[in-house]
Amino acid sequence: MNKDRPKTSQPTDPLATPKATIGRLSLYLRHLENLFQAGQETISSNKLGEALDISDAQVRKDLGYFGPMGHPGVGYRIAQLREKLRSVLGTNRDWNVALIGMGNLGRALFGYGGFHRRGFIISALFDQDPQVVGSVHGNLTVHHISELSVLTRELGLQLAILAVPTPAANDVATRVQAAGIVGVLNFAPTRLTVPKDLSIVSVDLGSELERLAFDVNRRLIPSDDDTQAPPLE
Amino acid sequence: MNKDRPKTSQPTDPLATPKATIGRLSLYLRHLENLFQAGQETISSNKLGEALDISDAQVRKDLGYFGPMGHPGVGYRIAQLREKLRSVLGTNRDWNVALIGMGNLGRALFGYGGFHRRGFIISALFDQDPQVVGSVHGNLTVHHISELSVLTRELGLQLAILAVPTPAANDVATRVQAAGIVGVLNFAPTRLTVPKDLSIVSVDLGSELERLAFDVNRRLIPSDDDTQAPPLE
DNA sequence: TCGTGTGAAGAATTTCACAGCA
DNA sequence: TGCTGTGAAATTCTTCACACGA
Repeated sequence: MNKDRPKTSQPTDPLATPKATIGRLSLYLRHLENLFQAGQETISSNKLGEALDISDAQVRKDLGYFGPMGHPGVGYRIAQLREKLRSVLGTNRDWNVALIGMGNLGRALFGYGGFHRRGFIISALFDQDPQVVGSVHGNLTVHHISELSVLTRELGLQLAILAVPTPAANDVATRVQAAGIVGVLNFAPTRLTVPKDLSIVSVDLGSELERLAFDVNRRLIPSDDDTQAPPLE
Repeated sequence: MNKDRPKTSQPTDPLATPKATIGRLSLYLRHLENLFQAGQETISSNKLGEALDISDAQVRKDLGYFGPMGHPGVGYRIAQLREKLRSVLGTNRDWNVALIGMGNLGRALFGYGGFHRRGFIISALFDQDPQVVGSVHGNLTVHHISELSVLTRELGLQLAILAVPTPAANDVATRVQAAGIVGVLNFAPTRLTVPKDLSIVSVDLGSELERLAFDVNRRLIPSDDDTQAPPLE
């Protein structure tokens, strides 16, 4: 699909934004928020890239996907660019988020301030376990998962954070989708195979540590073969 | 650097493994562990890819970087491939991990079983706050950060999980590096700029939610311009 | 026949380099 | 002069397609 699109040089087509770029938009925004707080007015692609370890050309390409944002000879106006990125990423408004699974990870995520700060409001808590249902965290009470549909409608829940045990993840994802939630942040180390339209982003903390271990191994052990890693105990 | 390497077709050069491949190795291993538990003996690149939503050619390319692992007409021997990937990723042995920062996130990560299961043993806890130092979690007592060097040596700590407030992250990373720890999993939403050799993997939970919001936005709002997102409320 | 390993083609992403605006 | 926007080149990653081993 997407044959030869004529080079009608639309300011740009957000639908064509490379996946790799999307991952960097958050980084740009994160840094811009800092600069904005600090009262700085403009920044060049060069400086912005320097702070994030990204080339200046890359920064310009990335930002260019959303129309001409920069001002030649000046750089990017921070307030304006921040607004644009917030709108692109959807953080210019609040999202109502369901947190599902109140085990260790779930409770921690509830306490983690980073979500709220970026416009993701945890508005309802759910768990499968009758022992846990009814317990109170902050100003919220844990509901049983069977109430998901009703509360999704009532509270206008749009996203869900899945912090449930791996074997339950797929089932819960299906319920979530059926309830009308449109996106899921999944912490279970398994691939979710869900009926239809549901945006999924998965975070596997174990995998991240493995990536780190791989990196360390490669850096510290310049062995060039398939031998075991040295003891190192 | 790395000019034109002659095509001496070494079985493969682990140093040349594409970054993208590395991210998939954990996925392969994760699925192989399941199959291994289930007692399955072999699997084809086709089946393995199907389970993970990766093309069969991609699977073969990825696995090929570590020498010929497959058996034509048979597939990959699960036990053998699992062993190889564990060795490549460094999970064929245990790692001693320091958990630094015992706030909400830190406490949760401590309770999260996924690390231990994959060979990452949390062996020491640290915090900056004197109020927190001395408190006990499981069979571990929280130490003050100033004891990092000593304990790193004593306990053979190799990796650290950073769950500290953003403003402290860089300072802590520097201490970690000075103590002799070689890799860090960073949860603070900031880029760590550390003196020298230290492997860093960062996870920004807020960014992941932003990625999700972007995805939902794009899927649900086929608007083609820079207009505000609709209310949707 | 089934299924790997792998050059070669193709697609995606990044870097280069420079015209042009403020 | 400073700095963006952007084609074109370079690089990296993925898919294709097929020879060959079990």
